[in-house]
Amino acid sequence: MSKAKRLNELIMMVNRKKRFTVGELAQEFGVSKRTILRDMQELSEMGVPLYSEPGPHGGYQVLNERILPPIAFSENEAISIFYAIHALRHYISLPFDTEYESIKKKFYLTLSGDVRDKIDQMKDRVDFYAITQQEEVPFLKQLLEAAIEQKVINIDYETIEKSSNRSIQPIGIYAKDGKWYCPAYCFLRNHYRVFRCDRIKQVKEDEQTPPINLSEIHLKNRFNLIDKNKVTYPLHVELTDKGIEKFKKASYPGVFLHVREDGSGYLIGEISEEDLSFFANYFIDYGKEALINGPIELIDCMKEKLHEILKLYCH
Amino acid sequence: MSKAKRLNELIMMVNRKKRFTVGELAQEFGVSKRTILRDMQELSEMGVPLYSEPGPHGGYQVLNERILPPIAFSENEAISIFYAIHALRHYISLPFDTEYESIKKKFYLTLSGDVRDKIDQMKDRVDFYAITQQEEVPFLKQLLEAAIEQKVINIDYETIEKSSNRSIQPIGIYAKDGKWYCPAYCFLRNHYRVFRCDRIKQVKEDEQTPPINLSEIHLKNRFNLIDKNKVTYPLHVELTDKGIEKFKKASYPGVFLHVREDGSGYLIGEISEEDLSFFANYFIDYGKEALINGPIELIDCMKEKLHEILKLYCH
DNA sequence: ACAATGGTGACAACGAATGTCACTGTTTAT
DNA sequence: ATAAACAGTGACATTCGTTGTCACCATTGT
Repeated sequence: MSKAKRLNELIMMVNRKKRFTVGELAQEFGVSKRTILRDMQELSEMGVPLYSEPGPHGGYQVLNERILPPIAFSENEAISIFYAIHALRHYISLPFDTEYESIKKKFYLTLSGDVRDKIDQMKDRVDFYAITQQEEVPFLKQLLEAAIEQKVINIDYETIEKSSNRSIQPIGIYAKDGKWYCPAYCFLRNHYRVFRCDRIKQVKEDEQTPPINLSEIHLKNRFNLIDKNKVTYPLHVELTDKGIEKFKKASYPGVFLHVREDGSGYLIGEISEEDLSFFANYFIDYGKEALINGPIELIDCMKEKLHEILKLYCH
Repeated sequence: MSKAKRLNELIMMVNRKKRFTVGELAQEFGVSKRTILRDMQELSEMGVPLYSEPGPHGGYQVLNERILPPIAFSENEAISIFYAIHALRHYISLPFDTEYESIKKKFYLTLSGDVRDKIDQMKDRVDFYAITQQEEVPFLKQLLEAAIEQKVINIDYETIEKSSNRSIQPIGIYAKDGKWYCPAYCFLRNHYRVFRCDRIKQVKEDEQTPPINLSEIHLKNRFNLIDKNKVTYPLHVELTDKGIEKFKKASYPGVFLHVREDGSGYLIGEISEEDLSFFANYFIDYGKEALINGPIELIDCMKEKLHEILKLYCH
């Protein structure tokens, strides 16, 4: 095995083991201890954060920030990655440590001049409009960590009306419409709730409350659970062809679209009592493109809203 | 200079030059031609797409798909990139060639077992909700290319009502609300227009129409230009505190928010005649949180829409 | 035909990588 | 205190990979 290959495999081996002795590696790779020692020195110079201690129970250790064996990309791949990162620039806060700018620089530096030009030109020619985030959200990383490790955390939560302190067990985090949200099990209400991350003002570990088993629940299937024990109404809405297109832009869990052959269609689904107001606003936006057949509660809610607005302009 | 270093520099040199002879490189690197020849063979094996021809005016060439010198990332960086790519998965169509899946695999393979687990767990715990794209958009790449190289292209454009054929010169492309759009100068209307990319059914190069000079116009500053020569109305809308928060989620060019000390605020701006209908719908959605003071045309448009909907439910 | 280019094989010379060995130094268990 | 387990260094011979030289072939354009 060539030296270069051995070094690459050493990086991986070392990352996997985290703790090892020179003798071990020498045997595994079939080389002398002296060689491994020399390799360790090279890895250190390459940036792998190695640490060693003599004595029995001593040996080598890798510290947190591991370095991966180098990966070769094609130019197209580099451009694609560059733009994937570029597309995230509207997010001020992300749940990762890394400065994306530094990654972009890494790519930028290895690209040849003409490709840099290409990227520079593309910069102002492609965009992914997302809603721009207004403020920094400080606890994303902790929330994500708690979701992954299924820990219970204690948060200070501040809405416009009031502040509260509660223990929650996060299911995950997601970004939508320029805001980060955190669905979680709330030990104060003993139910699932969605929290707005920017309203979380402090995060502490809660070691007293034992976590409940949510390992099978994640962002994709959480709706099945949350919707239990709620009053729901059967929804039936007729849509024109334009209405269908509008619906396709934003779908909702529990609401399903059926398209007829003539181009029209209808929505069937279940909506909960607390969502009535939301759906009323939502279908007002459709104008003539949607006709609600039921529930009557939704129609009433909508009429009320319409009259309310009209009153504003008819003095 | 060590062999490894020379190979890396060769990759870059070769990408920069695109065309070169063995003798040239031998001189530049101060090694024999034989060595360079052996290096070229190695580069080929590494995946650099080299092509050579004997004879005068012959020499080496690099083909399109260039390979970059390997880059070493830290584990955190790899995770961050992995998720930047993951965040784009809602887009079925992207203007890049590369299969993002294959890049993800590249990273995934170099990561050690425990980090893979971490990523697997994160997969269902972080999400960037964007509106899911419904259909494939076939011409994104051509449109972007035309925007970068400022070429005039001829398109078949199909709206719901009618089909047309026209020549346009794209300014760029952007994704918004799950659709791709292409602002461009339209030679049929002799003005700037925004086209929906999924309605573009064919793209051909138009070599007869000479391109106009749009090099200084791109996605960020195009509004200055497009709004010229249009009938506009001065907009004035009062907002409650909730209204302000709603507006922050989506801002519009030409509409500016002012916040008062007491928490209320107002919008000032210019809106064009053709956008009246859009803004009417938009402010209906605000309900009581917005009060339009002007223009009167917008209020009328809004009233009309409201009555229209109410009529649907009052038989 | 000749010059300019890539391409191959053989071999000697050089230099990098490796193994061996002798030695140093630290920590821990007995 | 001693021994065992570990890292670490320097010197040297050995091995293996890299390089340069040279001879020679193949292709192409002038």
